[in-house]
Amino acid sequence: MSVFKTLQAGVTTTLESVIAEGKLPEGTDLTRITLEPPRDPSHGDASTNAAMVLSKQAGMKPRDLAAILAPAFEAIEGIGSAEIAGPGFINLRLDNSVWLNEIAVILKAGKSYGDSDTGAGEKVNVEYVSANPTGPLHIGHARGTVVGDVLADLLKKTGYDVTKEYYINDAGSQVDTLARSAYLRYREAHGEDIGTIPEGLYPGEYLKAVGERLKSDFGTDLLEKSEEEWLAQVRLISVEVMMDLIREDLASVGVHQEVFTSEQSLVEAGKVDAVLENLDGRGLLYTGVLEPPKGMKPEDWEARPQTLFKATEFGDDVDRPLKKSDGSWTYFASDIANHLDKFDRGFAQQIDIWGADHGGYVKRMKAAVRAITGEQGELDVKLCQIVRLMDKGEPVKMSKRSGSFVTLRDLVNEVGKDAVRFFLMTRKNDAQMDFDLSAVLETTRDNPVFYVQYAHARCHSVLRQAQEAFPDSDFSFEALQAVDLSQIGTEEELQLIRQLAEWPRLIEAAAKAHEPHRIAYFLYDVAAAFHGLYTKGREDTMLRFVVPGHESLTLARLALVGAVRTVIASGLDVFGVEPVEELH
RNA sequence: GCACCCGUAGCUCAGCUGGAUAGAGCGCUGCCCUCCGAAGGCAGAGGUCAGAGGUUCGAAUCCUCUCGGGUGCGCCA
Repeated sequence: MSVFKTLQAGVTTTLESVIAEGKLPEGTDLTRITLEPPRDPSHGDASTNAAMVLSKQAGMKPRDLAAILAPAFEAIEGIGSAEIAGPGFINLRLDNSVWLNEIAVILKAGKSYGDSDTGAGEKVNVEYVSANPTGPLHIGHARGTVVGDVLADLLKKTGYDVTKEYYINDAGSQVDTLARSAYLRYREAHGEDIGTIPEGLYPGEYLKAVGERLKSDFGTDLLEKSEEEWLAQVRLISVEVMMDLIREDLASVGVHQEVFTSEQSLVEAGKVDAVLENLDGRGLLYTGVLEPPKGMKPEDWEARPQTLFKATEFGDDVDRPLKKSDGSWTYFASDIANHLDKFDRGFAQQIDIWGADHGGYVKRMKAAVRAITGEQGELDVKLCQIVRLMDKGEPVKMSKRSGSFVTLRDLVNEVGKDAVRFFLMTRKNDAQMDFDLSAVLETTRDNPVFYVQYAHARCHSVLRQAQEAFPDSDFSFEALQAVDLSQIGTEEELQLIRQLAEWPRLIEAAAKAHEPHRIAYFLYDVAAAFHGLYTKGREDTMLRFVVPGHESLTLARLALVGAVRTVIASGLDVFGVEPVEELH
C-alpha cells in the first residue's frame, strides 16, 4: 500500500471515530475529502481539505472544525504534526521514518513499484494503429502507435486485463486498389515493362515484393485472366503481405498487438447484419433523407433516402447512414460491427486511438457503442494530433505522391526505437507536436529523452563508483533493501524520496485519465531532482553519495540512489523504453 | 453554417479531473569543474492563465457567451 493510501485510510477511520464521538453529525458525507501532497513543500507532506469540505455539514466554520480534527489526525501512526493553515487546510507532516521506509519499499518492489489492482482485472480493449493494409506504416502512424501501446501497458500496470488490438480494414475499395497495384507488379515480375504507375494506383516500391510473391504462388496462371477472376485472390495475398510488413514495422518500435481483427471476416461472419438486427430490434433504424451539410456546395449534394441510425438519441448531432443508397454498407456500419464484436468478446470498456482527422467520428462511434450495447459498453477515443517531422528546426519535406514519404521504419532507423517512443509521450495526445530528428538525439537538458536516461545511467555510475571505493561492501539491490537508513535526512534527500513516493499516485491518476504523457513529466522531474542532489556533492564532498571512509553513510545513500534508479526504470518500463546503464 | 480540439512567460509546453504565492525547458543576465559523469548544477528577470459574465469557502481547471487558431462535416476508407 502506498504512503498516501495508507494515510488516506488513516484519515477516514479517524473521521469515522470523530463521528462516533458525536463531534460530527451521523451520516456525514466523506466522499469529497482529498489528501494530496501540497504544491508548496513548506505546507507539509500531505494536505487535506476535510475541514473545508465538512464545515457545512458540521455547521461550523472551516477553521473551527479544523481545530477539532487536527489533534485527532496527529494521533494517526506516522503523522508527526497536523497544522491548520489558510482557509482551513490541515497540513500533515510525516515522521521521517515513513519516508525512509519507502526507500526499502521501492527497492523491494523493483520495477513493479507503482503496480496496483485498481483495475480489478476488468477487461479493457485498446485498439490502435489500425492503418489500412495498403503499405508500410509512415510517420503519421507513429504517434497513435506509441500512445496506444503505452496506454495499454499503463492500464496493465494498474490491474486491468488489457488486450491490444489492431483492426484491419480489408473490405473496402482501397484494398481493391491495392490488389490492382500488386497485379501490375506481378506482371512486372514476369518481365513486363509496366512504365509509370497509372494515377489512382499505389506507386510504392514495396509492392514489388507482392508481385514476386504472386509470381511464386501462381506462376503465369493469372496473366491471362480477367480482373474479375484474379481480384479476390490477389487481394487476399496482397493484404497478407502488407500485414506482415506492418507487423514488422510495429515490431521495430516494440509493438506487438495480440489480436488482429479483419473487417472482411466480420462481414463474412454476419457481424454487420447483426448490427442491423441489433439496432432495428431497439427501434433505432429508419429510412430517411439527410439534410445537406451547410459547408458543402449545393451542387455536390443530391438528396437520397438511406437507412439511418438514430444517433441523435445518443448525443450525436445528426442521424447517421448505415447503408448507401445502393443498399451496400457504409464504413460506419462495419465499424460498429467491429465494436459490437469487441463487446461480444467481453470488452465493455473500449479505447480507440485515432488520428485527429477522424475527430468528426467520435460522437457517432460513441453513440453507436452505447446503442448496440444497451448502455452497457463504453468507448473512449483518444485523438492524436499531427506530428510535424523536423530536422534542425526545419520541416522535413515529404511527398506522398511519389511514394517517398518517411516511413516509421526510417524514423526508427534514424533515432532508435527508445527515442521515438519516449519523445512521442512528451506531449498530451491532443496537442500538436514537432518531432525534430536532431533534437531527440541531443545530449542536453532540454531533451527529456536524454535527460531521464542520463539520470538512470548516473545512478549506475554512482553504484559502480561506490563498489570501487568499498570493494568489500555489498551494493546489490537485495543488500541495499536491508541497509540502515537513519543517516539519510537532509531536506533535499527527503524531498527526493517524497517525489519518488508519488509514483504510485501518479500511475493511478494517469491510468484513470488515460493520460500516459504524465509519466514523461514525472520522470523528468525526478531526474532533475536527482541531478540537483548529485551536484550538491561538487560543493561539499560530504554530500556526495559515495563518501570514502564512511561506509554506512554511503550504503544508506546508495539505497536512495537505487530507489531513484528503480522508479525511473519502472517508468521507462511502462514506456517500453530500455533504461541504459551507461552513456557513451 | 455546425461539431470536436486548442488558446498559460518572448518561444515550446506542464499544471496531479476545484485548492494555498500558476510551474519547467529554451532564450536572456550572473555564477559553480585538481576527478562520485560540467552530457550537469545554482541564482535572477519575465504572467490580466485570450476576453467577459456565472457557479462556491476557493476557478487556469466546471457552465454560458465573445474573439482567435487547428481539424472535420451523406453513397472515401
